[in-house]
Amino acid sequence: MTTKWLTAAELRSWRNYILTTHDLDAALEADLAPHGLSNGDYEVLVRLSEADQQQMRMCDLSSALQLSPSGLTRRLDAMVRHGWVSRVSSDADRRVMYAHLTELGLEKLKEAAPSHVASVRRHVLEPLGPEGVEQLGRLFGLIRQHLDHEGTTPT
Amino acid sequence: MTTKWLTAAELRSWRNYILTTHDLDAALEADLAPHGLSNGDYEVLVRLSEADQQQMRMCDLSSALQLSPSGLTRRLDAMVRHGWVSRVSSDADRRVMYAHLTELGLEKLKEAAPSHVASVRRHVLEPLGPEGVEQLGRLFGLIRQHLDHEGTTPT
DNA sequence: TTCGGATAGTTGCGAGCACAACTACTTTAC
DNA sequence: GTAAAGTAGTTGTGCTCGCAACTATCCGAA
Repeated sequence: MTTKWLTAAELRSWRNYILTTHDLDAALEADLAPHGLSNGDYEVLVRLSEADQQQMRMCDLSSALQLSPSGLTRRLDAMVRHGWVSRVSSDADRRVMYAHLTELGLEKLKEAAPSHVASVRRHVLEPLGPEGVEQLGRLFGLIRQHLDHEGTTPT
Repeated sequence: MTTKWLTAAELRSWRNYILTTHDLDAALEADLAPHGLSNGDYEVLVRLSEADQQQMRMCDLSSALQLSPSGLTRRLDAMVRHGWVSRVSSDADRRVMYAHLTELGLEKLKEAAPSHVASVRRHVLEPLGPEGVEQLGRLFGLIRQHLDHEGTTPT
């Protein structure tokens, strides 16, 4: 079949997206850096703080964070070293390890959260406006829905 | 000041964006993998193919690709090894090296482009529809505009 | 009960990237 | 014309991550 190339407008939208995500990520990272946290660290803290008992199984956490098991292991190594998280083994299933948010980790999150939220607001929510934020969620919902559907229907 | 936290809708939109970009990137990468190309490799080929003389200065290419100078050096090392790109030194300015698209590199691009375009169409453009694509470009234009403006006005 | 298969987590390894330090060359200022 | 500052590119180093291989544990079927 002959290829249906992108129109100029499509290409512009697509490249705009590609280029912007990169810089946006960097901007959020930079705003979090003074707290000694990476974007990924912050996500871990948030997830654990939201979790029951302030802890999650490694596998659940890794999939929530879209991180490979080994990736999470190493990220957690670093966070345990900082004292923000501790490893707790399960009584019920001796294979599982819980990543548990420490008191220090919770403090760290409380310290960094306002700055991070402000950062998201400043870089994303405010430029987009309420309607734009709504659209953002809708658009990526559509893409996500498509990705999920395709992932579960391979042939 | 007291923190203005995210509303449920804002949080949903934001997380939707975060989660989706990750998977979308992976999906595009996976579609390109059969050609032996990474997403980054493909971008290099495209940029060079669009450039005058099929070549660009390293520094121009690195900024176009949002890559650090060292990052580009190494990426190009690999691509030179594959024979897709060659390094050409400039007569006018002996500091500069041109990354030049070889015949083989152009062939590679021609081979992979239809598949990649189809991939972008399938994963992004079609789920969003024409109006969605338009919105996507507009939204990230707003964010980009804000990032650029802030970047050039530090203090 | 016990053996095969699934699941949870860690470790070895290599790819990709950024930062800092370095070399080489060019441009600007005096 | 020469010294200082700026620019282009590479290399050393370290970080993050994914994949494959491994151990340990749990579960289901005979």
